[in-house]
Amino acid sequence: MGLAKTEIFTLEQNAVARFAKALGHPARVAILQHLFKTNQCICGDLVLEIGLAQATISQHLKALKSLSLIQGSVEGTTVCYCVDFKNWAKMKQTLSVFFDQDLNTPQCC
Amino acid sequence: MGLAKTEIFTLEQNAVARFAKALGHPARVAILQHLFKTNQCICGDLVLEIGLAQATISQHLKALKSLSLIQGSVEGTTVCYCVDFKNWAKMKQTLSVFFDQDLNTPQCC
DNA sequence: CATATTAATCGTAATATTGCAATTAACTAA
DNA sequence: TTAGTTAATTGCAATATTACGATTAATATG
Repeated sequence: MGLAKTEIFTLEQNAVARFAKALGHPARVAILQHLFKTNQCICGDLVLEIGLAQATISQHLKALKSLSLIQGSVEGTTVCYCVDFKNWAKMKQTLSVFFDQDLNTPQCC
Repeated sequence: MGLAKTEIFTLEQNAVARFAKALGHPARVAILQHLFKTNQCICGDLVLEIGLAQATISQHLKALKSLSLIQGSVEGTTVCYCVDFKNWAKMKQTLSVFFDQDLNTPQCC
């Protein structure tokens, strides 16, 4: 099917999965890392930096934007991208809560 | 293509993406959460708990096992699954390092 | 205006993912 | 041995993802 049955999972499970999926491609990880380093940059910089076609980078940017992990503001013919720290923090929080559920689980097997 | 060009990314970027991808489906998140709650369980429990077909659960278990996030030990006709805390910790560490790269980035745009 | 630049979108191809029914393999119990 | 149980695997269909060339839309510059 290729389609996840989201309706049988909790909101938390879906949220964790949605955020994790956004980080599930090295190009999107690289985009975020570059934004951390440079604070902001235009799309063309990412194309040069990462080495994928412009259309491909644009597609990855769209994926990150759709989760509001980044935001882009048009400035003339360029678009300036930067991390949306409000939602970035929300993502870290969501994943942290999930990660910390392991706390009282003893080793086994 | 459907195939990520892993060779143009750093080891860290690929590692982050690989781990994140494993958490990128709510069924796998649910499996891990159930293992945290119960410490260990057999495959059939997960099928009942989650409500996907046995073949589908088995497939998700395989994905988690391939990253060593869980391990399964055969016990008679059943297979007992539990979290592999060594690699689970490694995953948390890898993602933490990535997350903390935001530290000195000022807000912009 | 015409031209150049930038980035989004479209179209397409290749591959991956998700899901399930059916089958198989391994073991248990009668 | 035979029948039953459990979980992995196989085969298949539907959808998603990744990647890129080509085009388009928007803006800037001559």
